[in-house]
Amino acid sequence: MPHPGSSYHHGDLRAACVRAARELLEEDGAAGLSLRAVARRAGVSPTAPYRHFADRDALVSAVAAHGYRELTEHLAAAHPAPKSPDDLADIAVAYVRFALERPAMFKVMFAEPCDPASEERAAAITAISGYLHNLVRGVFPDRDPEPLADAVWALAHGLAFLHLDGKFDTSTPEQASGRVRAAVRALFPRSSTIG
Amino acid sequence: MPHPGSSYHHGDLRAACVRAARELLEEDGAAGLSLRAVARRAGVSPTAPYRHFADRDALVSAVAAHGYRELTEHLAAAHPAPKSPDDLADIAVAYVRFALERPAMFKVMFAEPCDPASEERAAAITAISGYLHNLVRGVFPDRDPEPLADAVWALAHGLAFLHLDGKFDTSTPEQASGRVRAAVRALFPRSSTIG
DNA sequence: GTACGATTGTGTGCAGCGCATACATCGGAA
DNA sequence: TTCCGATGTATGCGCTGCACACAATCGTAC
Repeated sequence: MPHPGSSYHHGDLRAACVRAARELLEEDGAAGLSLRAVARRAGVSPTAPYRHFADRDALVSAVAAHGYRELTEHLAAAHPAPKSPDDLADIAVAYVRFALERPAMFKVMFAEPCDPASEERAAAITAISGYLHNLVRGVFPDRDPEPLADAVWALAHGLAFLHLDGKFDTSTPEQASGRVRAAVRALFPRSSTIG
Repeated sequence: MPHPGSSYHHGDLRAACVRAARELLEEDGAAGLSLRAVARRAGVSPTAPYRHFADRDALVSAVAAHGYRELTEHLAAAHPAPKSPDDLADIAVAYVRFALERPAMFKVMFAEPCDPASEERAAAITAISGYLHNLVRGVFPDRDPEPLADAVWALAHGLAFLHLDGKFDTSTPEQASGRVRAAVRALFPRSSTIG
């Protein structure tokens, strides 16, 4: 590996590209995330990133993988040990807030055409899926976790996307959170195990 | 309005653009949906569509509006008069299949940055939202339809998106449908009103 | 040490894109 | 019949992804 002191070789261009990409994503949205802009921000030639990313999709996948890991941490932080259906609502709210606070990142994670061969990305998705399975097992220990985990993820995900796209007309994040909570509670009443 | 016989004036370029856009969407995915490609297919100059669409987003919104209407019809056709929670599963399956059969269109409808000022689009969304409210009122007549409609839409939408993005590893549409049905049944057991 | 090959950077070029601007053509109303 | 607004064309700019050839540097085998 080239040492960082050199001026010709960057040192860790790959990480610098991902960092630059995340900044651009926040500033200009998904449309601003171009390989050339990333190269400019990293201070290298327009085609240098191609040494580390096969194409734009590969860069996007790397950024998305970061996003998946952060989402998993964000959810885990929202509720350390969820036990009741009501705790599920907290986590769904956290999911939607994550999306609303980083709309561009969230869309990149879930809406951009993605390189299916990205191992980093696949691993991050496996991680989030595993988190949800554990979550469901903790809340509904005596039920089949498989379909419930699907349903929980889909519910939170759908709420996030529909809010993000303005399909629900909520103006403030608090309004959105309230509506999310109500929707989740409609399907997960706090008193029952639904089955 | 210029009559169709003319060679200079197209006659109905706007409709021709939308039609061409839908074809391109099916053939090449969202990336192939460019104003220039649409113009080529319609047989006009590259900038002619700008007389009918302010920018690319406006064209996309017009295409998406068609998609919303078709989705509403598709759902209504899946089950004429849903009464039981199990019928809900049929409609969720129809929702997901719609997405899986027209992935590019579905992504355009829900994932592309959209012109929020498109009235055509807003009206189509209001229609689908109204359909879901009626649906929920029919199945759960004695419950508050508002949060339930949110939840039902979000559940179906989340399942559609997660399947579309390959977050669930299902290979065949039948497999996907089965998994969707199981997830919906986990939240809407057929015997109860959940509340 | 030094020669050398792999790695990682640069420079150039091409086609395609969205879009702004100026100009051409046509239909219909006055 | 005249003229104006609507709708088409032509041209050009800056941006993009990406392919290709070339340059610099690093690690290593000798």
